[in-house]
Amino acid sequence: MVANSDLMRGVAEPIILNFLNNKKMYGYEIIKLVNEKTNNAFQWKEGTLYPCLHRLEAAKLIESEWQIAENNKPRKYYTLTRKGAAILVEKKEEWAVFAKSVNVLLSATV
Amino acid sequence: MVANSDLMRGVAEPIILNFLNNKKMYGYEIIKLVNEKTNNAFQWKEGTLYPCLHRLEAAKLIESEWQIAENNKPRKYYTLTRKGAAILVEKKEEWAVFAKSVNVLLSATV
DNA sequence: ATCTATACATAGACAGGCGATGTATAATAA
DNA sequence: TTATTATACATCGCCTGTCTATGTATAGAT
Repeated sequence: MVANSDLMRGVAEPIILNFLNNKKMYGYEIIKLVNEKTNNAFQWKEGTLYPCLHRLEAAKLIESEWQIAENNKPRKYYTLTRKGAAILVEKKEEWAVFAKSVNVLLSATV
Repeated sequence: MVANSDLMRGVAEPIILNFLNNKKMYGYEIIKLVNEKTNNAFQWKEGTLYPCLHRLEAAKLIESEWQIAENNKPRKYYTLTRKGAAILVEKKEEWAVFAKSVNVLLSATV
């Protein structure tokens, strides 16, 4: 698992936006899915996700709507806004450039 | 260029350690080399590098030694310690796992 | 009756990057 | 001559996102 929380900075937002680009999701679901899809390399908790969701909503990149689920529990479902979709494209490109740069700098020969 | 400084967190240290794993270098040289090798995707400044070097030295991952260069300017040359070399291996593996996870999470299908 | 899972929320601690600023010298340009 | 740029070190303080801990509430399982 990735113990270094510094690395996590800056990637939570694009990851969430990318999830919501595919389908409407609620917070708890996102946490579980992130952890599952990384085989627990990432171990997100509420303290990581919820503030991030609120930031994204304040920035109008996502929107929320309460719904009562089949299990009778209230869930806040999030969807991507048009602005969010545009930012997602930028963030993905930014990540690609960033990751490529780090890979170059961490390669054997300098 | 990578505008998001949050992404930079956590990668400065392994990058520096990796540089010093290949040869003895001084701070100003590292800044120039990082910017050059990323085609200015990274634009490190003194405020990024020097505190980081001091942290690494305090943690005994690197060591320093003053020298007078050919241009008559004093330079502080850094070298990797054995401990630093061991941490570098860990950090590189950590980056690999991290980058792979992000790539999975940013892929089209969720 | 207790524990676990679901599902939301937030406060405060912590730490690293970055802009700004500072010192000092050498070389170059106006 | 003077001004600027490049080299080379250093640090202060702001900002911001992550994480631990804590809280509320409900449903289902033990």
